[in-house]
Amino acid sequence: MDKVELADPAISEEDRLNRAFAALSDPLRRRIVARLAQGDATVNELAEPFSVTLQAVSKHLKVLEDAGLITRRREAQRRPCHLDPEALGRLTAWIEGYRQTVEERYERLDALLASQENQP
Amino acid sequence: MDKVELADPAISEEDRLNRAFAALSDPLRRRIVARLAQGDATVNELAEPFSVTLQAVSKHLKVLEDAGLITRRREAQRRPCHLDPEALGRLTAWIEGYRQTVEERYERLDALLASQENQP
DNA sequence: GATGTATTCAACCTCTAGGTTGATAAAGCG
DNA sequence: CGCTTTATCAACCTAGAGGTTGAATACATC
Repeated sequence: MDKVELADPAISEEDRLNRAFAALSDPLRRRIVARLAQGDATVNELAEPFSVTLQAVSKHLKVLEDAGLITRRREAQRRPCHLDPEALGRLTAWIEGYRQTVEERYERLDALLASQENQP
Repeated sequence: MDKVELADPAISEEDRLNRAFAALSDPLRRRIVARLAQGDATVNELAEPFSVTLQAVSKHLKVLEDAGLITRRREAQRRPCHLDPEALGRLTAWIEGYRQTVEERYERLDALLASQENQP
């Protein structure tokens, strides 16, 4: 049987959300995400615009990777990073689910108020 | 001149994102958000399902409030919490901006590859 | 095989997040 | 007014985040 390389099943959906939201709570990591949206980049390229050490950026990338937001391939000595849009999609799905629930409650409330105006 | 009660302008958009994503990175706070999507609730009501102290929940609510995700009104001794769907919307807007950038890059790449197949 | 380049590992430091307990504040109620 | 309910404040503890420096690994090149 092959070794499973994809998404560790021992990591729950809850953990994935924990890590992904935590990953995006750091401004440097958000800037990294913004950069990666433009296209893949190596650790050095990602570190260049910032005034922190390469090691710090390397740690940030590990956080993003553990959160499932980025993947990395090997290319000689380089480890180019790739932003996974599906992971971002899962986050918006979580948020939007609740946002829409609230919006729908508002609509139902509006409808109720409107119907009561007709029969005072 | 009236005292400004709404969104402290000293808090940058960056800070707002920091706090909002950090707020959602905690599983208990996400469950609180899920509960509030169903309707407003007091601190006691929110704390009831969980095995932590009331004080802990009170702290969590402060985090959510400082992140702008919830607002609170006064009702006798109670402080009912209200989930702000617009705050959630700002988060999805941030995420979706980058997710769509990536998706569009894919589409352009697909188009390029398709056009190259026609002229080998 | 020695050297250079890209990245990570390891040890360490400091600050904060999330939890606890105990005391305090504010508003209704007998 | 004293008592109860609801919620917060204050002090404390522990684990982890995010940063640093210095050493180690992995591949490419000379």
